[in-house]
Parts: sequence; C-alpha cells; structure tokens
Amino acid sequence: MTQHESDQPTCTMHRALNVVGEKWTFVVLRDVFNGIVRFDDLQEHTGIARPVLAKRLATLVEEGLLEQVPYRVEGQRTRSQYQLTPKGRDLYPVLITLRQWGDRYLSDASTPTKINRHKGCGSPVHAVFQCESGHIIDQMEEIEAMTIVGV
Amino acid sequence: MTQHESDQPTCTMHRALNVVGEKWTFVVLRDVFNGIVRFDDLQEHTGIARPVLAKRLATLVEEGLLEQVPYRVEGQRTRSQYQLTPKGRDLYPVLITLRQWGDRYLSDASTPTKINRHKGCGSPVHAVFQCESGHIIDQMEEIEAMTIVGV
DNA sequence: CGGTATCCTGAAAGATACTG
DNA sequence: CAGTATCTTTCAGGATACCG
Repeated sequence: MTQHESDQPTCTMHRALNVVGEKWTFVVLRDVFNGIVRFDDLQEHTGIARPVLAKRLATLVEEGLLEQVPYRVEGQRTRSQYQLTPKGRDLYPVLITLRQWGDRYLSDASTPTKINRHKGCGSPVHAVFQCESGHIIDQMEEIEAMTIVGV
Repeated sequence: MTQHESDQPTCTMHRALNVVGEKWTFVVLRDVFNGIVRFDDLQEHTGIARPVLAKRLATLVEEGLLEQVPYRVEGQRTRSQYQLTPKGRDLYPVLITLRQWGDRYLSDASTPTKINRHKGCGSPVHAVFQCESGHIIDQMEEIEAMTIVGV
C-alpha cells in the first residue's frame, strides 16, 4: 500500500516524523537553538549542501517551525535570519531526549558532552515523566498506554 | 565536505540520528513498544514493504536496540519475535515527546489520541524535565545548555 | 511465518557554479 | 550574504515473487 500525500497517517507521532523526520532537520534545528540563525553560518557549521539547506529551511518555514525575519545592524544593509516559532521551540524536549540518549549510548572521547542545567539552581536536568496527580515517574514500566478514539 | 562512514559526527544527537533517523525507524519502534513484535504483524500494521522492514529490523538488532528471540507456544512450532533491549527502551522518552508534539500541533478529528497513564493512579503523564536538585521544569526557558569538553 | 532475491523508481542529497 | 540553477548520484524505499 503506497502512501499518497493525501492520506496522512492517523498516528500523530508518524505525522510529526513527516514534518521533522528528514535527515538534516534536527541538525538544523539544533543549530538554530544554539543561536546559529543565518544561512551561510548554518551552511558552514552543518556542512549541508546549500540547495539542501535551502529546501530544509523552506520546509521548516512552511510548516511554521521557523520564521524568516529581516534585521539590520546600524550602517549595514538588511540581512535575514531564521527564528523559532513557538511550534518550533516546542520541539526542544525531543532534541534534548534524543541527545541524552546519544550521550548515554554513542559518546566517546571525541564527543563533547552537552549538559543542560536548570537556570538559577545550576543542576543538570534530564527528562522524566510526570502525571497530572503530580507523581514523578522515571521508570517507564509504571506507564501504560491507552488509546482514546474520537479525540 | 562529504561525510564518510569513518568520520562520525561529534554531536551525539547527530550520531543518534544516524542510528534511528531513518524514515520508518520510530514507527517500527512504536509498534514494538505497543507489543507488536512479530515480522508479519509489524509488516501488516505498518504497511512497510517487507524488504524494507527486514532491513530496518536488522539495523535495530545490529545497533543493539532490539533482540531477536525465539519463543514457542506449547504444541506449535518455534517462532521468533523482537524484544527491546534497555538501549532500545531508553528511546521511550524520545517517542513520547515526539508524539506529544504531534498531538499538540498535528492532530485533527481523525487522529486517535494516545494517552499515557500512570499505572495505579491512572492520571495522564507527560514528559517534563527534572534537575538533580529535584526541581520540575516545564518551561524550557528555564534550561540553559553548556558544553563540557573532554567528557 | 519470517523472511530473501530481484528489479525498479523517485526523491533526497551532493557538487559546482552563478546571481542580486 | 543568501540564496538559485543545473546536473549527477546514491540509496532508501517499494512491488513482486519466491523459499525453508
């Protein structure tokens, strides 16, 4: 059964992958999160071929994860940069959990470790689950999945 | 600058994507998490072409995220199934955060919402971050990133 | 049931060069 | 600086058929 553009998957995770599941998407987003927001800077830092980067950025703008905004430094000409929208910013947890998994299983002497700290208190953070009753869950065995049909 | 197999990216998130960043990987993992663990079941449920599924599963086994284990129901012949290793299980937070993002931004009337509940208390859970001092962080603005060189 | 073997296609990615 | 235009290549993915 071939997947046509029209029949979207009903699984929202699958849909998410159709938006951000391409090879370079998260690498680009990572850099934007890190403050690299201009085309040439992104190109140089990621090493992606220029046409590919252009297409990826266009997709991210189309999908509403990035916004292209012009800016101007006094006395220089107008330039443009990419900014995260709330929709884009909300992917941060995915990025973090992905990186934490990589840190745990794929790091070696050559990989600089990125630590995320709680501003103010300064302690390293990691992903856990919290239920609405307030319990913290760090064993996924304590979680059960359930499908709600009809939204 | 072309990427050869030998020169891995130093970013662990990027490395993670090289393991699980292919189109169908998370869809397969999702099903395995949901208890669909046999080849034909996976094939039918995902709709992936058989050779592709075979390759994806082989990769996941190679990379140590899945294990192929034989099992036998009394009186029937031996069958085989795929089981998550701890390394594979630890991708759960990535799956959940990805799905939560999809739920928020890509759902519509046709998408069944998957709710994860805390066993016992029954309340829905969502991914948050916790720092080692115990604070719960649900605003990513409260998180700052920092690079530690030299592991 | 759990895959392989074969063959094919298209889309994504890459290299290079050019433009406003 | 921020892209396009062209062209080429690679390969993940798909269709179909077959096998122990």
